[in-house]
Amino acid sequence: MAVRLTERDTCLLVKCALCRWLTTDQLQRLYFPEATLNAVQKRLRKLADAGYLRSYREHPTAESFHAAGPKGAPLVKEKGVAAMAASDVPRQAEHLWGVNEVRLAVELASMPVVYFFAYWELADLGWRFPVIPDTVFAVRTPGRRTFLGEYDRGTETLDKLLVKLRRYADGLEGFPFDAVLIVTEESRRLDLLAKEIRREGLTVPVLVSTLEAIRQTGLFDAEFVELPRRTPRKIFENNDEEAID
DNA sequence: TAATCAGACTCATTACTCGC
DNA sequence: GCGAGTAATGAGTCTGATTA
Repeated sequence: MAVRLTERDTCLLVKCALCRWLTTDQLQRLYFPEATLNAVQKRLRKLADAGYLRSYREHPTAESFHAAGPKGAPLVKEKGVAAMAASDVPRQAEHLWGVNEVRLAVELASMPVVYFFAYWELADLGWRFPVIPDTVFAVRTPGRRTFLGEYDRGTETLDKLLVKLRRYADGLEGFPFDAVLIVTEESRRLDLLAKEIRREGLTVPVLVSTLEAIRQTGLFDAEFVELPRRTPRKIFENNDEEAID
């Protein structure tokens, strides 16, 4: 059966191309906030059957991931977006999911987004620094605030994260930023991180929160912990620095 | 048992055709 | 050009199948 593409379908395909893989739940929050999960699944199934989407499930009770399909890519191109080549199955699915969760948290917040890029987009944008953050984004508050984002599943060694933080502390020449935001799946790493940051004397502002906290209250209302002092604060609280414009 | 998806069914909306 | 009728499709609910 032919599918009549709606404006929402096109936006959805563009977003899938940008994000590589998005889950049914993520697409529901973005494009079907009023619809039931069943209705969302049905629409996505239809788009997949018609070749506009590609869907992948790890096992029958797992949530589906969706990427732009063969018929979706040309439509995405028409919109001026370079279609990101998604692999046959989502690689590092949990990490990809987490990075896209941060993207949704930023984009669904009420604050105007200047830009948001995930690590897979940065190379094409001429990112020239030896360290590649999971996300880079800027919002207008009304001054521009720029953040580097790391999604920490706790599966990577602390050393790897610290290497990145050291590089951020050294500064990215010509790319000033306000803080490094670390979003973790669990808060257990806080103690270790705080200890290491204090031991190394890193001066880069580091704010840590959990994915659950962000999903509950939204990114900019969520409680973060500023390391190494472990001071609780929201992103735009207690920030004495002038916004970069 | 719980989570997810597929299929059947129904209703609403939109696009198209045709007669006036 | 306009309105009525019809077909196609979107969107919703409900139920069942599947499997970790």
